[in-house]
Amino acid sequence: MKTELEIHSCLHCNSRTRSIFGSLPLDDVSSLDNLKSCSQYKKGQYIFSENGHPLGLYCIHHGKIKLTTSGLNGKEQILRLFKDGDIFGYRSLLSNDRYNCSAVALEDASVCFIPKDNFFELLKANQKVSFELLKLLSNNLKQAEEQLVSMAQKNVRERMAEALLFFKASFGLNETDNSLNIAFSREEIAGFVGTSTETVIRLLSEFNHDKIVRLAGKKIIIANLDKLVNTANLDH
Amino acid sequence: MKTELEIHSCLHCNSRTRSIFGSLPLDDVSSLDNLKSCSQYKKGQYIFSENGHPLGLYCIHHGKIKLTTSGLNGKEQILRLFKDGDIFGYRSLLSNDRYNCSAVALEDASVCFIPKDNFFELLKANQKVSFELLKLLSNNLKQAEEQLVSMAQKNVRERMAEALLFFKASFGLNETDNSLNIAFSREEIAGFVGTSTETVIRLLSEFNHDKIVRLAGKKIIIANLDKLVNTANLDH
DNA sequence: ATAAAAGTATGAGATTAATCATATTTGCTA
DNA sequence: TAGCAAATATGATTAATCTCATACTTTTAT
Repeated sequence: MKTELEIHSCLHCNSRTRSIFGSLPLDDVSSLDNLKSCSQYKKGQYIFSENGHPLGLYCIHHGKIKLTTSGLNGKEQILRLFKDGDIFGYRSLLSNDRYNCSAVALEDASVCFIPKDNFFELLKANQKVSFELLKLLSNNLKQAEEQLVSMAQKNVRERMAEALLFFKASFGLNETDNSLNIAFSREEIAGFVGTSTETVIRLLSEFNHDKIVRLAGKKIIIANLDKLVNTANLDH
Repeated sequence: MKTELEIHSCLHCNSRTRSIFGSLPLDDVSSLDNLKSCSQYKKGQYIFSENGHPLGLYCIHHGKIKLTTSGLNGKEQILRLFKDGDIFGYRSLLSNDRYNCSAVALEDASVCFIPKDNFFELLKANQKVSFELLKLLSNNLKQAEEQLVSMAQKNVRERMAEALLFFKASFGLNETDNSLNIAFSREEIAGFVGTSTETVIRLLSEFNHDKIVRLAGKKIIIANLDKLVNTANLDH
C-alpha cells in the first residue's frame, strides 16, 4: 500500500511517465519533488485567472482542467483541455505574458506547481525536456490551427460533431456505457463549438433523434461513432 | 558596395539580427553560412506543399510568404504570414509531421534553407536559440488562439476590420499613401477572414463608403485608423 | 492590339443560425 | 422534502451571410 507521500511524489507518479518529464533522470525527478508543491482543487475552482501574472508551471497529478478565455461580452471560449500528466500554464510563462486565459478544474483535481525559476533551470539543464516542450507547443499550434480552419469553414452541425470527437479523444469513453468521460454543460459546449447554447441543445437533440448519440441526463453516449465521424465531415 | 556574396551571407544579413539567430555567436553564424543554401522564388511560387515531408528550416532573407491550408472543398485558409527575418517550416519539423500547410511567395522572395539535421544540432548547441524558438511558438499559439476566438465570436464585419489591422501589423503601411504594404486578392482576404469572396468585396466597398479605407485599384489605403479599430471591436 | 481569362462588383433569393420568449426539468439548499 | 435557481428544451421571429446569377473591369497572353 502506498503512503500519502509516495502518492504525491514525482518518483512514483504514474502521470509523470506520460508527461514531458517522462525522460527526466531520476536524480532530477527527486529534486523536482523537493521544489514542487501540490494543491487540491474542487470542481469549478480556478487554478489561475486571465490577466494574472504567471508564477510557475502546473502539472496535473490527477484531474481534468479547461483553459478558457472570455471573448465578446464575456462569452467563454474553451481553448484547450488537460488531463492526468499534462502540464499547463507554459504558454504565458514562455512568452513572458500575463495569462490570456483562465484554468478551471472540470472535476476535483490534484495539481502540482513548479516555481518559474526552477522550471527554467530544469529546462536549461535538460535538453530533452526542452525539446519535449518544443514538440508540445508545435502540437498545440497544429491543434489550434486545425480548429481555426474548422471554425472558419464548417457549419455548426459539423463543428458540433467534431467537438464530441475531440472530447472523446481528450478524455475517452466510459467503457461500460460508451459515454463521454466528461460532463460539460450545454453552455460550455457552446463555448467550445462557437455557437449559442440553444443551438447546442437543438443539435444534440437532433443527434439523439438520428441515433448518433443517446442522451441520458448529463451523459452523452456515443451511439454510432461512424455516423458521428461522417457528420463531422473530417475528410477534406 | 556589397558583393553578391556578402548580401547573401548570414554575417551581413540585416534580416538575421531580427530573427531567432540574432543572438547566435558569430562563429556559429559563419558555420550557418556554410550549410545554408539560398533560393529565389517568384510571386505565387510554392516553397513547400501540404502533405510533403519537411527536410529543413526556411529563413526569409527578403520577401513575404503566406502559410495556407486547404480546408473544405479545397477552400484556402491563410494561417500565418511571414516577412524578412522570419523563419518558417518549424512547426511540422518539430512535431515530426508532414506539412499541414503550403508556403507560397506573396511577392518575389529570397529564402534560405537549413537542412533538418544541421538545424537540430544548432538547437542543441545553442540554448538561447532553442529558447527563442520556444518563445516564437508560444507567440504563434497565442496568435492562433486569439484568431480562433474572433472566428468563433465575432461577425464578418468585425473580422474584416481585424484582418486589415493584422495585415498592417504584419507588413506595415506605405508611408507615402498609407496603403497596406501587401496586395492580397479579395479571394485571399476571404481565406483569411473566413468568409466568401463576395462578402469581402461588399465589406471593403462599405468601408470605402464609410471613409474607413480608400480603394485605389488593388491598393487598400487606411483612411481612418481609429474607425477601423472601432469597427474591429477589439476591446472585450 | 485584341481576345480570353481572371478578378471585382452588385442584386436577389435562400439558408443558416442567432435572438427572444416561454416551458419544462433537474439539481441543490434550506 | 419543498422551494428555488439553474439548466435544458422548444417555438417563432429576425438577422446575417452564403449562394447563384450576371455585369463590368482589369490583367494576361497571343
